[in-house]
Amino acid sequence: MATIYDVAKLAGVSAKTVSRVMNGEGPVGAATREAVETAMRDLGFVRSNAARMMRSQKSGLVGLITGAISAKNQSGAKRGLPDLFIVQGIQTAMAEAGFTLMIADTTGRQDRVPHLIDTFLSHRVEGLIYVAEYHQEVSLPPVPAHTPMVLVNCFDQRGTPAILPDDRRGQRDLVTRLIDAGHRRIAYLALRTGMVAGQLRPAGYRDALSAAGIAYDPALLAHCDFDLTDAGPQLLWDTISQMLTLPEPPSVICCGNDQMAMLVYGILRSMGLKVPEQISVAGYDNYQVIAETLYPPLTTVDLPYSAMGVRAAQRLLDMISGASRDDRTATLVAGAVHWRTSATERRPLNILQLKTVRED
Amino acid sequence: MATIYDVAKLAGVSAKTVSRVMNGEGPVGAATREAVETAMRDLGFVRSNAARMMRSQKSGLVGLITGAISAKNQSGAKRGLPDLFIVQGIQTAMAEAGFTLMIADTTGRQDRVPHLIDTFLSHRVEGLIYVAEYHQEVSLPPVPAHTPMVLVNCFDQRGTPAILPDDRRGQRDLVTRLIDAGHRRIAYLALRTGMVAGQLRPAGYRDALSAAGIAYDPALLAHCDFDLTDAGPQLLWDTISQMLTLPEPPSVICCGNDQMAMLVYGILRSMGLKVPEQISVAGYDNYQVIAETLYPPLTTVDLPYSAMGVRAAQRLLDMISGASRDDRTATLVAGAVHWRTSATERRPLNILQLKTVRED
DNA sequence: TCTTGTTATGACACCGATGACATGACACCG
DNA sequence: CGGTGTCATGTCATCGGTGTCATAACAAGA
Repeated sequence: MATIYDVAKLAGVSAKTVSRVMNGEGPVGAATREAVETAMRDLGFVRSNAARMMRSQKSGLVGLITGAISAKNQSGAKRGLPDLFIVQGIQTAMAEAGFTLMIADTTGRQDRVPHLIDTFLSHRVEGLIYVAEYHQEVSLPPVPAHTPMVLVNCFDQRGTPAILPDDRRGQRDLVTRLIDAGHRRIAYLALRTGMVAGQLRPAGYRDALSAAGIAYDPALLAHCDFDLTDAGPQLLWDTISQMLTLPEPPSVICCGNDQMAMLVYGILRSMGLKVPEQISVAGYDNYQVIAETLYPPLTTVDLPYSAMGVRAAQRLLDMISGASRDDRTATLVAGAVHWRTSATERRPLNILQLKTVRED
Repeated sequence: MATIYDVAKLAGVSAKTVSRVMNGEGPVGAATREAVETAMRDLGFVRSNAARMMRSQKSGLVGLITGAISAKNQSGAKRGLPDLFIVQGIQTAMAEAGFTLMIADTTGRQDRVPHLIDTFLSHRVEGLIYVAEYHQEVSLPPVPAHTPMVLVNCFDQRGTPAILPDDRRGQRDLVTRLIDAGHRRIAYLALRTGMVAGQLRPAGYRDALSAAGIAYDPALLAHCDFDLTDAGPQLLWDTISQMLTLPEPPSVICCGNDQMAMLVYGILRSMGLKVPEQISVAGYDNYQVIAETLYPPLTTVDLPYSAMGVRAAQRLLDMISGASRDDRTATLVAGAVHWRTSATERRPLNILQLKTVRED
């Protein structure tokens, strides 16, 4: 591969002048510039980043570590990859800033993280980003103090800068919207409590209820391990059928996420209930493949992964440029409610009707 | 950041000896090795890949270009990201081989590809991989002849080595399986003909029919632009209802992909038909979030993205090592049929029953 | 005892760019 | 006309490893 010396010789100038042309630095005569550019083109010259980097100490690289790509191999296998929208957001913002992204995947093995970090450091990345596949707490090996790092979709005890989805606010907004639409008996099938979202979203649900002066009824809140391979659907079925036989059954079922909502659609229909005529359903995540393709389309809340990615990139770039070296805070990113036809605008169903339906 | 000279000084040896210890090359005394390793640890030394690379001309990097990550912003927005399993497969195989992956996304703009290739070349990647978001023909700018390149999920006119899903065979296997299960009237709602999969899969469908001696009935094959934002569902509804009113209606509907199948579930149920008791449904892709979460779980065919990724990586590695420089062939990767409960084992429905249902 | 071979280590140039500094040619100013 | 500033370009050292070759110490074989 051609070097600047080859170019210099062909153009009849010194290597330094070639360097100047490449970087548009210092004054260069028009004729000289022309000659150099022609020579570069003729030789198919591509600058060696390695050499440039050695001298300038700037790699233009950012390292991204994630378990997101390989996560499907983990337990709870049935995942899609919407979390990769985070990666997309980061990639887009970094490309704009002129950085190149190196991506490594843990292949599901957390113990590989130190090795991945070392690999990145050996490439002299200017910053690191760690992306988790779902909102969670993590514990990462320490990185050199002068290497900026941002966590996305996760947080740690050391207070490493983090970008997180505002699950509590999102669920509150959705439930508030449902209340505005006339719903009063709102059921919530939450994710299991072990998950951060399984804690924050129910909290947002209760926030909304209490803001509207609606009493919280524990009978309408359940945590469901819906993604167990076999037991999941049955568990959901039982929970739902229990709620529907309450003296005052819900007019809408909020689900822990869109995937659960998809299952709930099938279950409700098997029970002979029409969505949304007889009962409304709402999800969480705005996982488009599901939310927009379900029939009827699903009312849900954005899990703003792409925006989180962009934020993460911006924050890391700030840290790299030295603008905010030691800000130890977490950034919450809220997502908007997407109102679709799976939820009715007014309370659709009185109790007697429901009972009739269930007595079939 | 510490250099080998710092390590050498601290350990009381020469830089070259440090280099030897790092690379496990040449004979080094046990005591010396010990001293060097201690010094490296004490200094938190991380080798600079840039420097190593300059001398050795080996970057250990592979560049991956894809439109897959950003594809959701394109027309037909409602996509998931299962194509990223290709990236996962590549990443896994490359990591095993000791290569680091640099990933760049076209951000939906094909005209950025040359620039991305240049960036990669400036990092002296040892090979390039281009991943398309769905099976298609592409036309890429030329790369230097000595840089190996592999296409995944796409092919070009120049005969660049490609890894492709065997759509024809997959569909044939699925339909054959349906025939074995007793189905004779098999409808096929194909993707639009503009897509490669919209051509190959129907061909596989017809292969299976003719192999079984079943006459091909054009009334049972339709191409559907199901992912049009609004018109899509209506189009599907009309097509399905037309097929169901045929003198001999289908006992199973094969869909162009799983996402279409999800829509079809909703439509059939709105028509008052039970899946699979009254009509069977099959998909394509084995898009797990959909196929396993739908109720009942969807019979479908694997789109073997992960395996294709692994294959692509292996093939590129072969080319890099010089094992197969000028093999210009495409590799087809077939996926297995996943039989789930959305399809019955025996023909479930006689024509009269169906007519009754439709007369409601 | 003198080769010859093996092991352990060092000296030094070099990979390809760029930073610091130098130089030569003009132009402009007083 | 000498001094000063600007433009255009070149020289050379340097970044941090590694390839090549040299060297020293010592053991084994002739």
